[in-house]
Amino acid sequence: MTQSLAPEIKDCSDCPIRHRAVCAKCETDELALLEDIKYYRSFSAGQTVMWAGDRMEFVASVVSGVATLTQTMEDGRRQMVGLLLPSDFVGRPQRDTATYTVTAASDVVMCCFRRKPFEHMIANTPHIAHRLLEMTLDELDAAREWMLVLGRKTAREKIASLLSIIGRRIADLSNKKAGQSITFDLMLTREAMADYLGLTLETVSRQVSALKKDGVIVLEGKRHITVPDMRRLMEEAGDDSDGGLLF
Amino acid sequence: MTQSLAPEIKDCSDCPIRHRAVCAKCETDELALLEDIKYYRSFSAGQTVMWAGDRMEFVASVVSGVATLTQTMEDGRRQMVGLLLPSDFVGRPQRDTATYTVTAASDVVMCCFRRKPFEHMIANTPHIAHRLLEMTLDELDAAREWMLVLGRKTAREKIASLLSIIGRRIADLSNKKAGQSITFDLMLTREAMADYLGLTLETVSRQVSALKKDGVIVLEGKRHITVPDMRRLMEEAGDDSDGGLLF
DNA sequence: CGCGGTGTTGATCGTGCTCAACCACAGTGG
DNA sequence: CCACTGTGGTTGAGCACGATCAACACCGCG
Repeated sequence: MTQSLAPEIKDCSDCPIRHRAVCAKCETDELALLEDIKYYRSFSAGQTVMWAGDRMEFVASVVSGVATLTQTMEDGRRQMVGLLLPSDFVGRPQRDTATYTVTAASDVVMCCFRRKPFEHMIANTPHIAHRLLEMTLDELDAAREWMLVLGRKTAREKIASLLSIIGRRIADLSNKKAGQSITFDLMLTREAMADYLGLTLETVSRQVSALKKDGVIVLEGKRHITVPDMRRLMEEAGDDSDGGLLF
Repeated sequence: MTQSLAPEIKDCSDCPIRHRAVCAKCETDELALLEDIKYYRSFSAGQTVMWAGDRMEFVASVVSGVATLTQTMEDGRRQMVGLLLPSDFVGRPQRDTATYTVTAASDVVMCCFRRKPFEHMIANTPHIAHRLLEMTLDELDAAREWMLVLGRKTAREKIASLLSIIGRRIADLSNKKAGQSITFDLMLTREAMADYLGLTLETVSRQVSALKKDGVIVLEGKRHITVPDMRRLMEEAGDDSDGGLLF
């Protein structure tokens, strides 16, 4: 498990995820305590951050980049069970071996906390415990949303769902919650998308092409995607919840 | 939303789920506070406890029976996203409309807490907040486990997975963690099983029959199931994690 | 240049869906 | 008492969606 120190050590006060991560609700004195047990680590694209079954020495926040949680069966079938974007939390307090394999999908920087001291802080710092509960409940909702995608949607709807979810998260990370058109770089390979969606990579490729042909998305290169009309994409995803707050 | 009072009001001290529910870690004085905001409600099989989008007046613990969380698309496709057994928690604090529809799969008794006071207690009672975090993390793990089932397993493996999960939970609710054979009543219709597994009810019926024909399970009637060899069932489920602690 | 990683496209196959008939069983009312 | 009805479950025949197997395109890199 090769690793390297982050190129530039950052201070909490100018941390890009300061207001969305586990530490979001912390006061300055609580942040000071966190600073003592934290350290940054970078991982390059493709690198495994942690293997399922490994002893878990730290928990962490994703500072930049994208990481994935995956589960693998003996015969090699793989299912992604989590997509970790900046501010997301990695690892489970109170457990000392990792349940899932964590992989860097792009170059990733993580803000790691030594596990034992962090667990101690959870017990003594309600601001952290509450924020973690909030984030875990959000992840549970996301996982349940994903169960509908995996269990009941067609291949085309699955692709549209993935693009719509990523598009939405990217959009409100960059506070671009304006209505219409959104552009972003998909930071997943076709294979990773397939693992996320319970499809084969061939099917992913075909359906992405189909959505492009039908004008639902515009591709430049393989990964750079523009969604001209988010509403249209969400219809394709089967999420006709027009009542949705964003878009 | 018809309702009836539970036939016999119980006291926390002789509550069957006392040691596993949200209140598991509470001291006697904290329990006393909970008693003030709690009330029991019963629901009969098939009854809807709460509709997605409804205002959520309470959160609750399942005391007895089985309830389900489901999500439905406009065209009627349905996916179960949670199976709630005794001691499981229902509802999300800090949110005032329900995200999922909750249905009683069998006759159910719930211990309900008025939402506002309960939220207040979470903020002031670390024992409750921590237990809730723990339970939410467990549910998240279960949801992720289920994502593998939905995304990558065959119909036969899906059925075997469901039976093995229910079998395991029933077994350790009743402290029957003995090795070999397990018997239980499946409290789900074929349709509910299909909704859980992302299958059609016809496929469920066929695969259950197949598992019976192959001697993996023994059926008496439609719902009463005996698993002669749990290990065998788990192999069929593709969960060859022989290292499993139970069985 | 060849090579590996990533992605596209085509042909064929098979699992699980669809549509449909039928069965078992429990109420219910004439 | 038995016909009638509704609910839950089983079984069969045919089909379609996505998997599988395979060939090839593209691109950066040694």
